[in-house]
Amino acid sequence: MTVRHTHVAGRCDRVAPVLARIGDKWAVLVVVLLADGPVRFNELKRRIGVISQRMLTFTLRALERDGLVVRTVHASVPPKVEYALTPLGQSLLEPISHLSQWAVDHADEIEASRAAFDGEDAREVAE
Amino acid sequence: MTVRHTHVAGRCDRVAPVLARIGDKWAVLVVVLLADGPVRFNELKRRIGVISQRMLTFTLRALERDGLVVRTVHASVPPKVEYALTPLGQSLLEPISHLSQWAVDHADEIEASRAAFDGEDAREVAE
DNA sequence: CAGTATCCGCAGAGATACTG
DNA sequence: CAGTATCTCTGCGGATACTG
Repeated sequence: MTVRHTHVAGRCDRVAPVLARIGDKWAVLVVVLLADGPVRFNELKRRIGVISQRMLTFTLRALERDGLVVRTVHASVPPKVEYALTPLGQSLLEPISHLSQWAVDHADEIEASRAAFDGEDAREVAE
Repeated sequence: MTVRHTHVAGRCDRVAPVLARIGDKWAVLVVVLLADGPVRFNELKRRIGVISQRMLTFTLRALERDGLVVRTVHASVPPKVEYALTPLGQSLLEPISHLSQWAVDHADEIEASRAAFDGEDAREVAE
C-alpha cells in the first residue's frame, strides 16, 4: 500500500477551514475589494451591489475573527468604521490571484465542457 | 474616481463559479484524492470516510461536467467505474496546492486570532 | 458495485424593521 | 452611518431504500 500523497504535508483539517472561507463568495469578494486600501462599511456595501447588510456584517466579522481584516472605529458623528486588510489578509491575495488566474485561463474550457455535457444529456432524452 | 483594481483582469463572474467549486469541500477533496491516479467509486467513498454516496455522486457529476474529471465504465461483472483527473483537472492541482500551502503556513495565526477574538467576546459578557 | 429515487431537517441567506 | 434583531423560506446535505 503506497501512500504517496501529492498534497501538501499537513492534515486536511488544517486546510479545510481555509478552503471554506475561500468558497464563501462574499469573503473573497470583500478581501479583493479591500486590496487597494481601507473601505467604509456602506461604501463596501455599495461596491458589492447586491449583498444584504446582514451578510456583509457576518462576512466582515468572520474575516476579522480570522485575523484577515481589521475593523477601526473612528469616534465621530456620524460614526465611521473602516475595514482594512491585515498583513495576513494581504498575504492571502497572492494565492487568491493564482487561483483567479487559473479560473480566467480555463473559463472557456470549463464552459465548453459544460455545454458538451449538457448537450449529451439533452440528446439522450430526445432519443 | 480611480479604478485601479489589483485583481486579475477578467470579469468576476468568470472567477466566481470556480471559487464556488473550490469552496465545495467535497470537490477539492476528491480532486486531491485523484491526484495519484484513477480511483473507483467505492474506493473513493471509503477514503473520504464520511461522505454520503449521494454527495459523492453529485460531486463527481459536477467535476465531470466541468471537465475536471473523466468517468470510465469498464464493462464487466461486477461493474467497475473509475474516475480520473483530466489534464484540466491536473492543472488545478497547482493553484490548489498554493492555497493549501498558505493554509498550512498560516493555520496557527488564524487559530490564534480566533481564540483571541472569542476570548474578548467572553470577557465582555463576563463584565 | 455503482448508482438513482425519495423524504426530511436544519442551517444559510434574504427582507424588513428598529437602535446607538 | 453602522449596525442588531426577527422572521421566514429555500436548498444543501444526510439517511434510507431500491435497481441494473
